[in-house]
Amino acid sequence: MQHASPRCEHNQAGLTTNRKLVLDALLQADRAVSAYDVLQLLRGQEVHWQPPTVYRALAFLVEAGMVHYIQSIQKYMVCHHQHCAHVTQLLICHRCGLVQEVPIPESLVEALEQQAATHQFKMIPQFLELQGICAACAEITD
Amino acid sequence: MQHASPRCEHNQAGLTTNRKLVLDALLQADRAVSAYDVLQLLRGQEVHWQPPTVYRALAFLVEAGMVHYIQSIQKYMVCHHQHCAHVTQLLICHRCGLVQEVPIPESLVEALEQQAATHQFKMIPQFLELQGICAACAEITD
DNA sequence: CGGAGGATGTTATAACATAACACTCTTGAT
DNA sequence: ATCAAGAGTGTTATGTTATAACATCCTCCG
Repeated sequence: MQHASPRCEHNQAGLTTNRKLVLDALLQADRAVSAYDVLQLLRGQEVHWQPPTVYRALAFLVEAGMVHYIQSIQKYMVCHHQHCAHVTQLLICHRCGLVQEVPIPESLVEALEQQAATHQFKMIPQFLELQGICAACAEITD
Repeated sequence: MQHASPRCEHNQAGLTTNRKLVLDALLQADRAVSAYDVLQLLRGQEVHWQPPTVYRALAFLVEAGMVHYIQSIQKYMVCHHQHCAHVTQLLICHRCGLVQEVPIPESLVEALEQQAATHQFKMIPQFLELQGICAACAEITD
């Protein structure tokens, strides 16, 4: 229900066979996919898993910072970046589902935190999930 | 799956009995609640509804700007404010579930939009859902 | 050896949401 | 008056996302 530490540690410790399979599936997909999408991808290959097996592997990968859980669309995606700071930004295309992970200026983060602080609210490090239209979809004018 | 127009129009047109019941339930709850919470609240009173009835009413109220759907926690909440502009902010307490709806400075919105635009991404008007700890929970030091 | 801890397998179920179809009710044009 | 169109609702079934609970296995280390 919550983001893991948004630091991308990318250490290989604890990367078991199951977890590696899930990570590979996410790398192959190269887009945000649901846990059940992962399950289907892997069942198409070799495994005979039940949902908890996928969810456990995903939980580990998210915790380890290798995978992001995108709350607003309930999908999972590999972390492609090293620049992951305190807060980063996910640009989610409302049309095609593409998710771009991009850096966010520290000044903007501070502005958000200050804004929240004026309401006595302390932000947790997180991804800023923004809905919109990506460049490719903006060109389609239908 | 998506925010409705975030303008709070608050017109009463089309506010049927069912929709009014749902709105009243949300007003009574005075916090973010799930669709099934609403269903239970109303079943406790008088109605014998199935889930689609609640979801339809909620869809109408969200579309009309009277209710917000909070994607990141999949809950619904009445709109308490008139200040709803292009983009507003929801401060979601990770501990107690309190959701504060607060205005967001236009300059910050513009900064976000410009930041997104550098990635050829066009933001859709939306609520900024920020996770954190509210004032009351921050005082609890357990 | 043996047990402690981590990982996995397995079953069942919880929680959130919608498709599809039938029925009703109002309203307005003929 | 009637009937067709559209909006709203009732109802059944199902789709989608996620986890509780418990059994088993496996490895490592004392």
